[in-house]
Amino acid sequence: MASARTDLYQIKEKMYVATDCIIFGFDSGKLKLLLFRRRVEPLRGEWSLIGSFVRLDEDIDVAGHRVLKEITGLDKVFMQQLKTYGKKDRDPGYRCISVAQYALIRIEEHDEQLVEEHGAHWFEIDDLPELILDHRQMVDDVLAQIRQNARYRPIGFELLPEKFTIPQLQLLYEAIYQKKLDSRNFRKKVLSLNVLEKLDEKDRSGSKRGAFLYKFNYKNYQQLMDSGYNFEIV
Amino acid sequence: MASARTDLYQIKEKMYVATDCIIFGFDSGKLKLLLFRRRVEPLRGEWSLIGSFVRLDEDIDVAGHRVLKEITGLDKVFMQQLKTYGKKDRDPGYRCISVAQYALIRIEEHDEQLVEEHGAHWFEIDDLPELILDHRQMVDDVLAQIRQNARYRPIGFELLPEKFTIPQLQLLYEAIYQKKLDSRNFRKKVLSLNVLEKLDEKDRSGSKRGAFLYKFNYKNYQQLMDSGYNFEIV
DNA sequence: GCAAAAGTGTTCTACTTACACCCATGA
DNA sequence: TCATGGGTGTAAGTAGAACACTTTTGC
Repeated sequence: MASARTDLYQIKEKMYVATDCIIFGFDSGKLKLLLFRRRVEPLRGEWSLIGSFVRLDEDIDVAGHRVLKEITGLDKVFMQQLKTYGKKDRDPGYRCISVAQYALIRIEEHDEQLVEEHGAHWFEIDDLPELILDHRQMVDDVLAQIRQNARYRPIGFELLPEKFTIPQLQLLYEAIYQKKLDSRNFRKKVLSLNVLEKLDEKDRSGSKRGAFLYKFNYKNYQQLMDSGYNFEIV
Repeated sequence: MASARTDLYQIKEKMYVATDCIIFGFDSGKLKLLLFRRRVEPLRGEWSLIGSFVRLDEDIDVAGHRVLKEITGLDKVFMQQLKTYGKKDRDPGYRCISVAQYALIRIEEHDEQLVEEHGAHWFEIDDLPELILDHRQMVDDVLAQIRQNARYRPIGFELLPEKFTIPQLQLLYEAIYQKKLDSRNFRKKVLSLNVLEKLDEKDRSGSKRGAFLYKFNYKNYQQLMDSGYNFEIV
């Protein structure tokens, strides 16, 4: 008995491990994803998430950051593991599992030229092209997870510039949840959390009157979380 | 430029992919984990989660179910992916990533003899031995995730017998959240969700008077979820 | 008759929701 | 002066939290 089991456990077979990055940006009131045309066979030329094989001497999350840096020029972005896709026949040809990770970037900070060089484009989330393999599934899964998480974690702030206005923040949440929010209630709610710092500057790009800029206060947020508070925005 | 990137992307190196199963049970009012003494070198004899290499012709989730079946004799258990652990040096000797999955089983249904044969034991979650590698991290992560998820998904029911009483359900939630709940409020809340079906039988194992048994109604639960309701128990 | 767990309702509070008008500014 | 988006307060409704006693039954 035990030896049968031990045998089974000892079947060691190696496989390829890839990571696919689901890169989010927020621009002109729209939530967007960065996709590119695959450069290698098979399926060359098809739209795809941006991925890479994970190297033997590389942590998986490091691989994700490497990909991100190569494509966007950005370091130190917010990135989180979504899920690992490991159906045996998900990739035609050879066995390859993929650890999907998602990144939230400040779209105005990325290197547009680099993105172009790689044949990558931003797509609005409700207008995506067909994607290869199980990438569409990954996108559906990440949207579900973000909608779930954004309620309780302030991940939205990662997508905005360092300084942002309340109307911008509201637009972002509206884009994530795909519904209109009441501006009075929204403002009341986010301000009551005490994680926003009002600045003396205004942003006048959205209106003549201008809206006050705010910064996210990570320290207060950490305190709020440590206190066990059930942060909920939407 | 582009060719440099293409080169980098094409570095294909294979690695071992394992899965570790975090197996939960609920017994005598305590939340428990199934651990076993590792049978292979290195670290033979140390306490460990139960895992296996994923085979080339096997889906990752199938590998998890295989492990579970081998150890507990159970099929068709609730199992969900937690996270993939992929630090390059997490496993001494060779590069091996691990996809952690957690399972919730009805402890009274498992095959005790099989468990014993494999040198496995149930431990209360607040009294775990030292674990190998990053398994302690996995356990901490899974507890955080379960506490998060159990608020909105009825995963608790997977740990109870098919027929259970409200006091049993409450004990389970108290074990998950490690705090006392008010029985009047708890009962009111779970019954108001309309996902429990009251049976005509009583369970008298817990008291002389006996408590009515209930069944979980998956259909109503599905409806509740589809309606977008924000299920929250604790 | 008593010990031990099951079962039940009400009040208070806090949060969410709904809702409409004035303000500041540039053109 | 007017068009545009920014900013504000209040009242009603709803859900959560706090709280203590009665019921059933085996021993």
